[in-house]
Amino acid sequence: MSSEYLVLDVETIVNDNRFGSAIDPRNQLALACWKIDGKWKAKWGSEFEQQELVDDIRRAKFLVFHHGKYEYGWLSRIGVDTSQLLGFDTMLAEYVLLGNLVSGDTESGVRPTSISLDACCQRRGYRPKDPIVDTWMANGIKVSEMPKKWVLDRCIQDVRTTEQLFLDQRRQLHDSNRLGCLYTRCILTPLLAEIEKEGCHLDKNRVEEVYNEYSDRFTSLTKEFARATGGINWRSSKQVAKYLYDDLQFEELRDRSGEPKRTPSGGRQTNAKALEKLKAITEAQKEFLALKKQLSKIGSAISKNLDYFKDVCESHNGTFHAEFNQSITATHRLSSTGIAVETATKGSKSCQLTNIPRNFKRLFSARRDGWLIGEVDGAQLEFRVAAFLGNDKQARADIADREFDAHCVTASAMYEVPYTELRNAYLAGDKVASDRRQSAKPETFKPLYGGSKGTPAQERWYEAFKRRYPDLAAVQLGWVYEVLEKKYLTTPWGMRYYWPNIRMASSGYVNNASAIYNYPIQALATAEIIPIAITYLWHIVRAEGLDEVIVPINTVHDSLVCEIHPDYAADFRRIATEAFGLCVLRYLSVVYGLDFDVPLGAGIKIGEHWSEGTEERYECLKGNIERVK
DNA sequence: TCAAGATGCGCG
DNA sequence: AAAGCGCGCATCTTGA
Repeated sequence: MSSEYLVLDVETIVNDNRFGSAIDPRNQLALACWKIDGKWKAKWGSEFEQQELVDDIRRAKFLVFHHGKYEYGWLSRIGVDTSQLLGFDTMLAEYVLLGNLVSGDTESGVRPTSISLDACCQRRGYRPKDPIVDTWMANGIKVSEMPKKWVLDRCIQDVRTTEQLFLDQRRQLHDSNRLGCLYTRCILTPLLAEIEKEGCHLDKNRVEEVYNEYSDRFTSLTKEFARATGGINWRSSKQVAKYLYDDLQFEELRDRSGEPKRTPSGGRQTNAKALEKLKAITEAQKEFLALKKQLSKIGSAISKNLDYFKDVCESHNGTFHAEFNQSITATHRLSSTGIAVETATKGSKSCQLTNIPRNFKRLFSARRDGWLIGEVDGAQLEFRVAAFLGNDKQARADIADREFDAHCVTASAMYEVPYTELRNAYLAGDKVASDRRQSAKPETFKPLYGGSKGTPAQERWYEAFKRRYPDLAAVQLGWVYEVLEKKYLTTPWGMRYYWPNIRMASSGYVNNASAIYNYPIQALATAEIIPIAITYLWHIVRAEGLDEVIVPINTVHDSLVCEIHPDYAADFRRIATEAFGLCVLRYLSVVYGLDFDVPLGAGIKIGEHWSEGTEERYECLKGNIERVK
């Protein structure tokens, strides 16, 4: 709430055909404009000529900027320790104020809300950006090719409107008890900027090996598929549907009323899940399903990852970069966008960091010779958060019971076998029990977020889930009633999520119910707790002077991945468990007033490649951290 | 030829 | 009548 802030905006010479992020060494800092103590300052110059800015930043209590990850990136390149800089990001403030409304609502046709500086200001009736400079920038004209005065005026104008916007947002967030949420978003930002700069590194030998294996497989599968089908394009859902349902005469899947299940716009389904359920009788039918399944898997692995990975290894020293988007998702977790690279033969390709196939994590190694990859993740995080939010006795008991096996509970309901019988058989290596547990896995958490329809076996489990966790079910239903009444939900930590078009049908069905069941749980787990945990981890590492030996390189919803010097693996374990346990509890208590009284767990893997090495599990309970065997 | 829409599939 | 949630990227289809 202090008035000792510094408002900052920078302009850059963009040489990456994108937005001039500090990640790309070809981009250059061109101009910084800032305001401190009511004084306006501007400095033309590169990252080596910004001493006055650095000095002023040191005097300020916090920074104000729009999309501060950009400025953090440049400040880091200037040489500033960005972990010591607190920011108020007006883009994130607008994001918090909008809650989930930022992404719009396709069902009711609500368009996404822009949170660009210009859009934020226009909504409030402030002066808009200069349209000419804006058009130039949007079309790749470099600021070094524009009249200096025009660029300067624009930069100063941005500082002015950013401050205006900040003051308005700060009041709104304060009055609605959401400053804490903004704080959580803002303290994560400099870490994200560091991760983006670091990049991810691939093991050339392993990539080559897997690439060759997949290519060979792909070549032979493509041939077989062409022979079997007479040459349809397996990637075309239209051609596949025609072949499946017209030529091979498969029966379409039907719902209970006998209507065929179709894609949203009425096409016949060809996705893996639907194909899995089709009943193949003839040899031709069986062969087609088997071929299509393998071809889709291999084909997508090649076109979405391996082509790109191979090029990264051959032409970019095995390192590639992606960005984190901090203001895209409805629940406020992160998303990621790959930075496209022109490959030698496959055109422009990119890879984001949150959906890398689990099988390919083993292709990632440390960029630094001889270093290790360490990963820490929040154990059963969403379920534990659900137990906390639902204050559910049974869920708490299940979490406390270290022998508890959720998937066996699912299988027990689906296959009508007593839990202990199934579990013992599974532990004894019984094939049937193991298969049942495996096939039950995807169903385990579906009812947590309102899943209710399916086969009789599935529906038996969904009902059993509701009976097993009645307190949670009641709390979730309470959320739905709250939204029906107020059109928005206020979470226990202050975040608000909005459903302006919620309605209840005469049947009692509520259109947004499953989203309402999900948001608080997904959000507390992956938009609050994990950001808090990884921010703490980063700060402890720096406070202990270990930032040269423990380097974050990725984060995926419930985890953080670091490169680690082999002598510091034990430090990583110690710091990670503390950050994911005690630090989170303390922060939730101090910033949000939440007494999070369900144990938090962390799983840690360290190895020469990502996701390799045996996992060590830790539990944090009542102020203690304990290693779990 | 291009952009937008549709579909499928990877992750947590 | 039916109904887990949240994303981004590659490819094909469609329509101008």
